[in-house]
Amino acid sequence: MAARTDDNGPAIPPAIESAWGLRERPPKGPRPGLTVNGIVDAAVRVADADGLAAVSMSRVARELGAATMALYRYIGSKDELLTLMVDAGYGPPPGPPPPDADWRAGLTRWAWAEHDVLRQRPWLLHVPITGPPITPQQLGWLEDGLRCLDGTALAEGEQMSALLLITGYVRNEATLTTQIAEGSRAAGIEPGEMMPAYARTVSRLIDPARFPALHRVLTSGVLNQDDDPDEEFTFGLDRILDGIEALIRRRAI
Amino acid sequence: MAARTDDNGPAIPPAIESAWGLRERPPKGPRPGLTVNGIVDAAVRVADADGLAAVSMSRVARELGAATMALYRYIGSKDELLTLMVDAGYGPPPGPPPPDADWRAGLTRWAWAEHDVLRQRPWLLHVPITGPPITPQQLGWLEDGLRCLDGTALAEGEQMSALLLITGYVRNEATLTTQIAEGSRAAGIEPGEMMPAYARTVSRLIDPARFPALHRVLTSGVLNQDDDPDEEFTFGLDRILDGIEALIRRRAI
DNA sequence: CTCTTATGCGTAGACCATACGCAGAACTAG
DNA sequence: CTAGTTCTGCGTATGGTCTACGCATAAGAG
Repeated sequence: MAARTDDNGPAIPPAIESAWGLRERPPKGPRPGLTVNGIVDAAVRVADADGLAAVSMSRVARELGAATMALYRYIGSKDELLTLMVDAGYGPPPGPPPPDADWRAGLTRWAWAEHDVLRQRPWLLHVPITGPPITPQQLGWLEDGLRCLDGTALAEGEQMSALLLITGYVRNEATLTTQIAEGSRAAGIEPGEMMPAYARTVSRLIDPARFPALHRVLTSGVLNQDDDPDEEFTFGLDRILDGIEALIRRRAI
Repeated sequence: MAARTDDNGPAIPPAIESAWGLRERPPKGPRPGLTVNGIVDAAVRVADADGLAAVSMSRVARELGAATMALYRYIGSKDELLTLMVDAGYGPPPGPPPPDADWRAGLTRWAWAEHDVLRQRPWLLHVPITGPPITPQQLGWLEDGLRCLDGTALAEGEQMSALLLITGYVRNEATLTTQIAEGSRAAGIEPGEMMPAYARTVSRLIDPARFPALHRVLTSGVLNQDDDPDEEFTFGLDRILDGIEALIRRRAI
């Protein structure tokens, strides 16, 4: 009954199968007191409240009024729980693009949707990703992204690469932004003071002769003014979309 | 003697100061038997050999023939050790761009240099990043990247954003590539069989009516043929550089 | 020689994930 | 109704983690 590889493909962890609704309850035995969904929801609640580091098996079990080891009847390992937490944490995909939107508007909406999720649940960024997406919502997000590029001249592989590019950017940007927020909270500094403090620290460490370009940036003061983070996000996103647009134009010829 | 905030700026952990060569040995007391560098090198050796998960304080101490707690005389916490490991793991920056290279050639070289480092030391991707770079080599990499954009029409903030964009892409791409490698090793599958197996699994899970775009990509077979990962990398990098180029052209007017 | 300081590190505490096994619940076959 | 089967809940225990604390000792200063 362990990880078995049947003809159709490699093994899928039981808890993931149950996320797809592929598992029916066996007829015998006592009625389960918990559900995979209930466990995942409790874990998400803990992460929302106290961060990913607070998510331990015992803490989740306490949240449910169950014993720690009871969870292992439903979930193979903590890693599996984390995978399902990501799926639940992302939530339902943003939906297909409106019919009148071109690919660029569609992908902008798609990117902002992920952006909003990551701003709401920064702990999603701390979950170590262990493989390509196989959970329902994750594949739903991918589906909605692919639909945006459906009519374009890009080949299938190029469409995947483009989405990977965008999602990578969104995650990267969110990581940096939340790091500033978390770092300032940890250091007891107001968020607006974080970048200036960082600039001062770096100024003190570097020798202007060995780091001329960095010194130039520091003295320019761009790090001191805190810009609107949404503008910052838009900037990078537009760069990437410009790059994809250039490719689409070339392919369309 | 705890984290102190003097006039110049916020506190820097002692071990980081010693990485900048800012700490001289106090005249009294027994001669230290270890060095920060020695500890960091040992930790890097462990990570190179057995991955980041194998890096525990006790394992590093064993590597040095010292007791676990001896390390804490040199390093404030494991997080600090990880920060220094990243610095050492990246190694010296690629150097300033050749004088005859334009910005695009320079940044391409810069991106490939990081790409090569991450391919060599995949564990760097698993270190949770906790803040902006303050270690010597990290700032050296930033410096070399900024020099590539020195003559362009971009403002300082835009130069930083552009580098962030590129480094984020490089890390993202390396993460995906190494995940395939690590995942296939963990599942006991040959690396070339990983993506086909993934495609088969997803095909089995999704309903073509609910996931038409995804189904279209799966049946197209792009996931089955394993392309040259270097080509894949070049593709995305060129998209980003195209986007930056579009901006530079607009600014230059 | 004494005082001061820093080092090496043993001990112990507070966590963590999880392997294992047993008591009992709920169903099926007879 | 009974016996057998199967699954759940979960207590116990193992081996791992980081690190706070305190003590003996080494080395230089005066």
